[in-house]
Amino acid sequence: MSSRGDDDNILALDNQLCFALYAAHRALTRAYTALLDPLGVTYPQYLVLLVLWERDHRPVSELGTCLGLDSGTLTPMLKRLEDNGLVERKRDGEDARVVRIALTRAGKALEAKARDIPVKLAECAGFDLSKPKSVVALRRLREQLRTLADTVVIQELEPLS
Amino acid sequence: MSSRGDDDNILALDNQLCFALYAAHRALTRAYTALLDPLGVTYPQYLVLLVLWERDHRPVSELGTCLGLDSGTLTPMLKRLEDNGLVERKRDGEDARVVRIALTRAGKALEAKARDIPVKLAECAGFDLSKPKSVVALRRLREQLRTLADTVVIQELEPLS
DNA sequence: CACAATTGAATTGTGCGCGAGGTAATTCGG
DNA sequence: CCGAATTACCTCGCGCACAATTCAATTGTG
Repeated sequence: MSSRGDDDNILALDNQLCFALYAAHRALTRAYTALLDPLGVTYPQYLVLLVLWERDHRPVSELGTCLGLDSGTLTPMLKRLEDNGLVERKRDGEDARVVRIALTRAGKALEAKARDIPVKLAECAGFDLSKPKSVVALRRLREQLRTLADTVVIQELEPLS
Repeated sequence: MSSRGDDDNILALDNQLCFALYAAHRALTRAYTALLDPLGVTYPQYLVLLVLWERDHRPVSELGTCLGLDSGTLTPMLKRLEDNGLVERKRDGEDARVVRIALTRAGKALEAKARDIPVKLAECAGFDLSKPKSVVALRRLREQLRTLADTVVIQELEPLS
């Protein structure tokens, strides 16, 4: 628009992409918090539970690779989940270094209560899942974000250029 | 693909969108950290500086509305920026409740060093800014994220339905 | 003017993310 | 079989985010 030059435009453009991602992430986290509060779990804890609901009794390391989190984040988080009675932490018999995370009865029961959260969230985010067009848009956005994350990570691993 | 039903698909789909956003945000933050580390600032601090570089001498409240952060986040962050000699915090003469944030000489000088960060980041994220198609894709993604964030916020403000 | 309501920051407490360092268990090379 | 390297996890410290509370300054009202 203005004649202030491309420098400012590009700067602003990039800033807005990164800030948009940052803001969108926080907005969605807040939305999840509202839905998850009644269940007594946080959004990151919910992500852990999603993994466990699919495949129970996983080592900490596997949760880490699934979620992209290290033990410095997971260990205290899993302890909080244990304190709240949702998971159990047990040393593996085969390899005593490994700590396996298992859902308790309460942890398993929570899955039913969480079942409608994704749909509510999608609605809250403005996607009408009954419209194929909306589903496609959602999928497209997800793919772009995945590509973005992967690309950035790959670039980081090659600091040569 | 499988016949496990739409419940699982929808659940997984939504999970993947939100998780994709979560993962992309962390990936981009890591990328910024790598670029900002030499300048001695964090990504949220960089966002504050971006605002100040555009409009110096702003009240804390204005930084808050620009970035969507409250004083609980900003106050300690601004103190760290002050400790690092990049900004000054001064009570407003007109209204003693207001604390205005001003760039120091060092804070202003940092703008030059930060000037090429957005372009580097865009490259790192896989966007070739010399290609109009890539610029359009970047703008589109940004708009989608902005819409997403805005929509979620609006939904939160109307918990009636 | 007095006083209630509002506003702008600061403070407190919780929970991530993540880098760095430490420890115990396991594996590997000789 | 023994010592070195590796692995899996834990611990610690820092810096956000954010809700909730507090406090001082200002504004509005009778």
